[in-house]
This record gives sequence, C-alpha cells and structure tokens, in this order.
Amino acid sequence: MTVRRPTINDVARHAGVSPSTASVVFSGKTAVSDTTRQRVLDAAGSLGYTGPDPRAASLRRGRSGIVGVVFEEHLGAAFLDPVKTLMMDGLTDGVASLGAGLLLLRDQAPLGTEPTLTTAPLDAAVLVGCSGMLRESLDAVQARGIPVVVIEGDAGDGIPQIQLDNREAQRQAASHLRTLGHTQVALVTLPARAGWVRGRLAADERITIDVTRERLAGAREVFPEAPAYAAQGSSIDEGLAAGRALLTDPATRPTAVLAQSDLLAAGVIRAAEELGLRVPQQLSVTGFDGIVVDGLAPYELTTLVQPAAEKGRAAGQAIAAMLAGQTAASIRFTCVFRVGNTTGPRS
Amino acid sequence: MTVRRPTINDVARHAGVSPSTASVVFSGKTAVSDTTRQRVLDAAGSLGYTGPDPRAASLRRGRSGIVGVVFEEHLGAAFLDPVKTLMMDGLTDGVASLGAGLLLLRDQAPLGTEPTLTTAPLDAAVLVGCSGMLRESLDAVQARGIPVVVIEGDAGDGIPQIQLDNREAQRQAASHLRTLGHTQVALVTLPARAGWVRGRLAADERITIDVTRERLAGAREVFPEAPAYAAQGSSIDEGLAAGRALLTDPATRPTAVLAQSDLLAAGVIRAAEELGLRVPQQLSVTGFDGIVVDGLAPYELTTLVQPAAEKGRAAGQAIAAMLAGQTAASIRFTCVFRVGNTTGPRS
DNA sequence: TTGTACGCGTTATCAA
DNA sequence: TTGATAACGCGTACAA
Repeated sequence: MTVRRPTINDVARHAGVSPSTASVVFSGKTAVSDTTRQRVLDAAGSLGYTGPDPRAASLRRGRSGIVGVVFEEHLGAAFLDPVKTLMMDGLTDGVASLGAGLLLLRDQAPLGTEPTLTTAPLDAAVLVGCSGMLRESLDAVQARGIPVVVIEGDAGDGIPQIQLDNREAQRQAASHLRTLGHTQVALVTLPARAGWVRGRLAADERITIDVTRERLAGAREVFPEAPAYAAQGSSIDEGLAAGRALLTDPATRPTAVLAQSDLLAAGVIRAAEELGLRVPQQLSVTGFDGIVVDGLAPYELTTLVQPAAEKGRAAGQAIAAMLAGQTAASIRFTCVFRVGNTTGPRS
Repeated sequence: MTVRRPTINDVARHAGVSPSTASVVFSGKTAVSDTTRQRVLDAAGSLGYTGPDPRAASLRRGRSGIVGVVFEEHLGAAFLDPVKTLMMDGLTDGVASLGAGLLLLRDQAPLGTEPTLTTAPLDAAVLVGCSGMLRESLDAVQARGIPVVVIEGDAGDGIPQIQLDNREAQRQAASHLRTLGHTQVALVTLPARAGWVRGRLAADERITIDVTRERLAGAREVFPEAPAYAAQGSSIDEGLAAGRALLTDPATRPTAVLAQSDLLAAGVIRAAEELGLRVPQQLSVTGFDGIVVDGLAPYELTTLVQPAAEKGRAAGQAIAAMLAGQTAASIRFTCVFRVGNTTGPRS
C-alpha cells in the first residue's frame, strides 16, 4: 500500500513546532531561529519530507508558476523552424525571470481526452502561430480569464501581441536590390495558406498566412510585377524546388531572388549552384530571419535579422505585467537589414 | 478590483443544488438528470463560471496532468537536435493520451524561483540524456516518489529506460562498409564529454557520453584501428569540419567514413564535395538516425533509422502504466539499417 | 520568533 | 439521482 506521504503538519509535529513555523522554514518568508530551522529540517529528513506539495501550494497561492505554450502544429514541425526555436529560447528566459516554467500544449486535442488547455493549472498562456484553429484556443483561454499573449498571430484587440515589421523590412531588402540595379526580380514566399502545395502564386491568390502576406506586400512595394513562387514550408529543400522553378529557363531567369526566409534563400542558392550560376555575380539572393543556416558557409546571406529570441522574451515580460494586474501593450519589433555576400550589382 | 471568480459553490447555490451535484455535472463521473444538469449549466453561464479550477482539482485528485521533461542542456539546444524534436513529438502523443502536457525543465537548477524538479506539480518525469548531472535529478525525483522514465541514459535498476541498440546498429553499418571492401575507414563521432572541443579522439580518451561510447564500440568491433574524430555537437557544420580534418590529406584519406549522426554525415559529404571527391564513388559515408536532412538531396544517406518518435511514445506509455500503479519495463528499440546512395564499393 | 485558526476550490465517499 | 461531509496540504493574517 502507498504510505501516505508526510505533510508539513507531520514534520511540524515531529519537530515540536507549529505547522506555520515549519512552513516558514521552507518558504523563507520570515526569519526563523537557527535552532528551530535545524529541528524542522531534521524532522523533515527523518520523515522523508521533500518540501511542500506544489499542488497545495499553488491552490493556496493562486499561482502555479506554469505558463502554457500552445502550438498549432506538431511540435516536430514547429521546431523544424529555427526561428521558432530561438523564440522558444527567449520565451524560456522570459518566463523564467517571472519564476515560471513552460508547459508545451498542442492545439489539436486528441480525441477522447479533454483539451489540456482548459484543464491545466496555467497562470498564463502564449499562443504561437496564426491560423484559425488558434481562434478556439484563444476563446478557451479567455473564458478562463487567464492572461494571454499572441506571438505572430492575429488576435483581437485587447490581447497583447508580439509582432514584426515584416512589410517594412522586406521592402528594405527589395530597395537594396533595386539600388544594385536589379529589375528582373523573383520572389520566393512562405506558404499562402495552411495545406498549400508549392507553386506559382497567382496575382489574386488568397493569402491567409499573415507573415507571407505582409512580406509579400513589402516586396511588391518595390517590385509590383515580380513573379512569386510560394513554397510549401520553410526549408532548404523547398527553396531548392522554388529555385529550380524560377531559374531553370534562361529566358525568364531573374537576376535576383527575394526569399521570405533564410532557409528558402539557402535552397535558392543551391539551385543556382546546380545550374552553374554564381552567387552573387550572376544571381543575388536575399533571405529573411537572420539565423545561422547550418551548412551554408561560405555564403553569408544578405538578410533581415529579426530579434527572434527577443520576441519570446518580450512575451514573457508582457505576461509578467498582466499577472501583476497591469495591462500589457502589444510590441512591434523591427528587423535589422544585414548585407552579406549573396547580393551584388546586376551584372 | 478583481471580482472574485465564481466557484462551484456559487454555481451550486445559484442553481439550488449541492456543490457535489454541480461538481458531477462538470466531471461527468455520475449520471445527473437532464433538468438538474441544465439548471447547473444555466447558473454557471449566468455567473460566468467556466469550469473547475485546475489548481483545486489537482490538489483534490492528487494529479496535475503535468509531466516534466528534463534536459541536461540548454533548452534551446534540445530542439536543435532533430532526433530530440521527434522524440518530443512522440512524447507529446504519449502523454496526451493521458491528458497531460509537458513541462520543460532544465537540469541545472538556476537561482531563481522557476519551477524545478522538486517544486513543480509533476505527476511524473522524463529524463533525457546521459550525463552525470542526471544522477542528481534522478535522486530528486525519486525522493518525491514520482514515477520516472529515462530516455537514453543510464539509470539504475528499477527505473524504466528507453534505449537503443546503438552498438549493434553501428556495427551493422560498419559491416556493410567492410563488405563493400573498405578497409581505410574513419569515424566521426558525437562529443566525448560535455564541453568537448572538436578534435581527434585518442585511443584511450575517456568518453562519458553513452551514445558516443556505444556507437564507437560498435564501429570498433569491425574496424578496431579506425581513426576517430569527435565533433562538438551534431550538426552539418561540425561534420564539415570533421570531414575537412579527415579528408584533406590524400595520404591518410579514408575511403569511407562512419558518422554517428546524419547531420555529421551530411557535413562530411559537403567536405568531400569541397575537395572534389565524389560520393559514393570515391568516398562512402554512413550516418545514424534516419532523419530527413534538409538540403541534402539528391543524396540519400545510408544510415540507421532509429524510431525516434516511438521512443517518446513508449516513454509516455511507460508513464501511463506507472501512474496506473503498474510497473513499467525498460524497452530497447532497434534501428533499421537503410542503404542509400552514399555508400558503394571501394574504388 | 512562534502559534492559532481558517480558507483556498474541489471532489470522493457514502448515505438518503 | 442527489446531498452532506470531510478531507486534499498548504500559507498567512493575526495574535501572543
């Protein structure tokens, strides 16, 4: 049989002090005489008491020290994206400084079980992504009256959001290319919608993924007529496919490609290599994100460095503010344009 | 001021039923007449009650629905490794069927108040990795009497472990190369120890990371004298560095390289390309893991496919069993050898 | 510096 | 099918 685990009461009795004194020994909220402390710790040791039960403590405190992170996709998919990984890193920091930990939650509740989002003891929640499924999660959390922050998603008013100047930033890269003399420019974008299959992007295509739409708009401010190819995700392989599609025919070959992510850009560069095109002499390529692309050396992408980790950290701070009863404002981060060795004057 | 959130007591009073009846309406544990249920739900609606407080429920139930995952590294680093990511995916699945979420925990207890293995409201814990720090974590969890599962680590008896036939599997790849006629073989391994700096591996080097040691032993069964180069981590760039070190000098150049991970193998291939060596005509390369390496096409690695997601799922199931009071057994998974186009007969 | 008393919000048990 | 009761284990005013 399971022996009942000792409680702080048992410890106190064993040590000959009151429960509150014992409690204080563990929490450190009040000064306790050394002799008393020692007695309590000894008692705890001999009883095998390992500290306050977190469940009871969180009920009493009204705080669990847990922040939920909701992803709309499989975790594997989420972490394939280096930007999200960095963001998680920052988020970990951000909530740690708040004394909380991260609970990974998946949006799509498996059938048969209750959605953990509504049953987990959360102090706050962070939603990552931008699709419609997020909507339900948002409602669920809001119904519980828990502070929510949305990263890169379109939540309604009143919800702090962490955003990026996608359009502005992309416009900057486009201007850079124009300054270099490029006029034949092609775009490689992220997926237009969930479930998108890679292919040319029609001018009137409905684009439901915010990031894609915004960055595209930025590029189009400078190159309104540039042909666009939307990848199926953000990866080198996708960029390679896009690059082949855009670069193979010499007749329609652009002199520069604006990719919406560094991974896509890396793939485009590979495609160029395949075709014997030299970068940046014969083809300029820009990326977006400013991550370190594994295996891309010696190229150094001309790209827009986004403060990925900062985004996560900011989300943590927003949560801290909300938990403190203040209202947190949305934050809009700015990318920094970095010139590498993948862009050059039109030849 | 914050209006006190309504409790199930308020709802019950409002609906004119007892708290326990109201509770049952939400939990569904017992049959309730339709009229009563409706009355309760109506009351909840008009009061803005959105369901039981998870904190109180978890105190009462003795379950929090939270499983801790402990990594020995920086959390960000954990997700840089595609194998771990896949494993997490499986783990998410595994615990989801249990209605639980994953709480990210780091091994090194930081100063702050962030939740730790000893202070978080965990139902169970999964330890990932293999270093010595794990030892402490293990003690901490065991002291709390919480079910533990260890993935790829060496825990003592009585603790369910999820393992891989690393040695056997690697021996298989080595045999494959020998069968193809290779005798000049070099090894590229994972780090020998935490904090390892890339470089040649001396014959008597102390290797504390289990995975590295086991796979190395498997390779050495077939090629006892093969020179080994230990990378600093598992990435393409590390493989590239290792590849350069091993392949540059034609005098000592091997005809085949056994890498301990797919990413390392991909890097070795890049190094070969750099040096103008054709794979597999002039150099055979094998990997380990069986992941999809982005950007490696058209190469298809000869590698050992490990059931990464399965490992996570198995851990989840083991936890479910232990929470149900049963004892879970350790599981040893087997890799599947897959021949790709990166190995060929010795030229 | 220590002790008393109570409530945090829920749910399992059992009797009606 | 419903209700009364009693924990679950802790933290914290407040008093001593």
